[in-house]
Amino acid sequence: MPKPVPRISEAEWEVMNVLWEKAPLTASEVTHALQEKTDWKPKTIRTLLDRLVKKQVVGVKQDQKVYTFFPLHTQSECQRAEAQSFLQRIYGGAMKSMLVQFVEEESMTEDEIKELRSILREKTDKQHT
Amino acid sequence: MPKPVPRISEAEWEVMNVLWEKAPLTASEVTHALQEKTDWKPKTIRTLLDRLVKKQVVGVKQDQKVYTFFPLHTQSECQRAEAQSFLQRIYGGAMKSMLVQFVEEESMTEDEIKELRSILREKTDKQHT
DNA sequence: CTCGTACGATTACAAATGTAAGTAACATGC
DNA sequence: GCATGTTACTTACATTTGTAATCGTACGAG
Repeated sequence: MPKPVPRISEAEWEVMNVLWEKAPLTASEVTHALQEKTDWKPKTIRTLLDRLVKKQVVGVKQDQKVYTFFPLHTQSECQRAEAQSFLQRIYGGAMKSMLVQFVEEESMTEDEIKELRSILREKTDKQHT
Repeated sequence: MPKPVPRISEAEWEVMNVLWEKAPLTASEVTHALQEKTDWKPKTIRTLLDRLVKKQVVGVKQDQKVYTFFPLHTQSECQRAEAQSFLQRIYGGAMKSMLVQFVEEESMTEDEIKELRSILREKTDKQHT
């Protein structure tokens, strides 16, 4: 069993998202990737990377002179951990409640709803195979 | 339009959850309700209540001698705000991705899946009425 | 009337988080 | 070889959060 994923803060999630997409990356590559979505200074991003390394969510290796960073946990793993605690706290643990709220509040288009249905349908179909 | 909901921390959410269920409550009633789920000291809970008041997520009124606390925002409103930011950060904004992950990873029983399907079905049915 | 209680108000204090700046060392272009 | 820029390493500092304790006061039990 991989050890439980450490907590990842909001800002850190942004960093992780770019690492999952394109790791391994140097600090400056991460910085460039984030410059589009945020207005964080390079130093700030560097701090976030260092913290992630200390938390052991991210690994480093020294290429030539420069460090490259890469995730030590899969995105799914981390998403699951967050989703778990989020659902617990906010919706009493029930994905159902969340979904109900989304459909009730018209915050999904009918197409989205159909898409979700088809996802669920595929799943149950598969289970009978 | 109600002003955007302030950020509610994890511990504060626990307090809000009891207030939404049974407000208005005095501090000691909240404490009793939480004593079952947490091992926070009464002083701690009081601090959380005070912070929620300062953030204007909770209101107070003075009954006789003692304060009673009650939510100033609906649970749905707050859930929506959290869900919004959560989905954005963790799943790139797509409820779909979250749902896919849940079904893929076998973390839902077939019954749960059926339940979700039926929720979605009701919704589209209703839209045609 | 007095003492303990229950509350409210104020204060505490460490860890996590957001958001960097300073400083040193190396590699590179002149 | 020297000035510059880039990177790493170290330090900073305010705010939020978790988790309370202390102090003052009024009220009810004796």
